[in-house]
Amino acid sequence: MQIYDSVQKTKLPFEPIHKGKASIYVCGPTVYDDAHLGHARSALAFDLLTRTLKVLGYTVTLAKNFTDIDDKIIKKVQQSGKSMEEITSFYIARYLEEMDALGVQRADIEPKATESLHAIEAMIQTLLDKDFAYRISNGDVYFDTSKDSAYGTISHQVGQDDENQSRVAHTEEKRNPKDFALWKACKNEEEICFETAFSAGRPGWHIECSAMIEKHFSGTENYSIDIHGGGADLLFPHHENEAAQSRCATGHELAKYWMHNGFVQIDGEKMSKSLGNSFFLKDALALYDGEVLRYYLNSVHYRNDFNFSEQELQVAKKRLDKLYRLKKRVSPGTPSQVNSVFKKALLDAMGDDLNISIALATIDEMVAATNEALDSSPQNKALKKEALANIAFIDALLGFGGKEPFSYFQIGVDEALKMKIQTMLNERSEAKKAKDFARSDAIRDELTHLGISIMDTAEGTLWEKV
RNA sequence: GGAGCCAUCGCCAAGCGGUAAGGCCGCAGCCUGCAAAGCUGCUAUCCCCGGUUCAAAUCCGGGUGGCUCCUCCA
Repeated sequence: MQIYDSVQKTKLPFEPIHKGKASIYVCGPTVYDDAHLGHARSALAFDLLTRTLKVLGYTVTLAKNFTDIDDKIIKKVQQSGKSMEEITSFYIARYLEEMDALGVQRADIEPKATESLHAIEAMIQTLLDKDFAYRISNGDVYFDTSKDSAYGTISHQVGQDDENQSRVAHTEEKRNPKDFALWKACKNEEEICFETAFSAGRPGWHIECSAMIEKHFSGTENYSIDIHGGGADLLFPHHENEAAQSRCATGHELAKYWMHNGFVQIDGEKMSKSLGNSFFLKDALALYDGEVLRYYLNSVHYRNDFNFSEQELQVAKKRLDKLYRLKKRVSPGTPSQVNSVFKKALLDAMGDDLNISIALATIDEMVAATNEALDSSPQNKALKKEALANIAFIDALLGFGGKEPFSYFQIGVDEALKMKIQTMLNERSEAKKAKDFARSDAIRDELTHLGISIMDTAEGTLWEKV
């Protein structure tokens, strides 16, 4: 397995700190609002990573956090009159539901900031004791970036702050412009406040990830975990700061490999709430099947930016349809062995920093080759069984193609319509038998208007929802 | 102002020094009562200008264009 490490900016062979195991921590969402397609893409990218590692034989432990203490959540509490818990539990449940619809496997550990306060407090205390952090007059605790000689080595954004150009707001008592809050003391009007030895308040943004990782992973003398992942926007300052805290608190590096996914863009611009161009996952799922969205959002390499377009989504659906048509053609049956050449090609592709384009091309070629072979020997049972095994393998590795193929093409068609379609098909078949082609074609046109496309085969007429 | 990423067929997209994968669209065929589906065949020298090399889309230098980070952000 080769992984592109964003710190070293090169592909590296994956050599886990514990043989045969992979520990992964991915930055999850701040739960104050619905997830958008960008959250989906990140979740999907790391889902591909964990699935690939699992198929390659690694025992994977994946942690993905929920940030449930945050300024934006507090703001929402104040505006809505609801409790923080009500708000965060609502969005966490919604997030998980939507990710399920996309076929994202659940993380093994889903830590929350509110459940990690002891670990957070302990780490801040350690940093204070070791003199890597300082407390200012209002009770805030800051990390002193000047004490960490390795600060900047993660994001390579060491650059000495040009006072005039930096967009970072300078707090009077901060010793260095890049110092960041580990702990924010509560100013009286705030509702949430946790007692600690240094002050009553709440954690800064970066500390929770570091603390959770220490809490849940054993690590080694060199690293806490194997892979740390997240969106490209988190590289600086979030991951730089996480790395600094952990390094100074534990005496070793946080992660051996750092992976960052590219953005989902709309019209060539990053999708973000501040730009107001967000496409919420719930809206997308109302329009498109989760599996199609999954295929689409994963169809471009995770490190590239992804420009969302409905036309391309339709192209993705067509490609997925072809796989399911093959599955329909070889069903029902019991899968035999995955074709070894096919299996190797897929694993080689995904093992190369998740080269999904090669993987999808490999699948397209397998589908075409199988269809061709089936054209010349339609009754070849062994071929069909192998195809079923191949498709099951695709499902395990990439997370699509797992549905029953006839139902895949009937998503969104209710029972009444199914009955009607069957009646029309029966009538058409009678008309065809009687060589009344005008009538049979008229029925086909009617079905087309209903959004149903039909195909005559040796086994009878099949239909699909377009 | 600082730090990066990217630029390949009409569209999406691989390629990581050895002579351009795959998908969509289009065209021509096979199949079909006609279609649909499926299959076959056809369609690019890689933003521009220099350089390195026997050999470059791939490396180096300079342009041009787009995006991102330095503020919450997947």
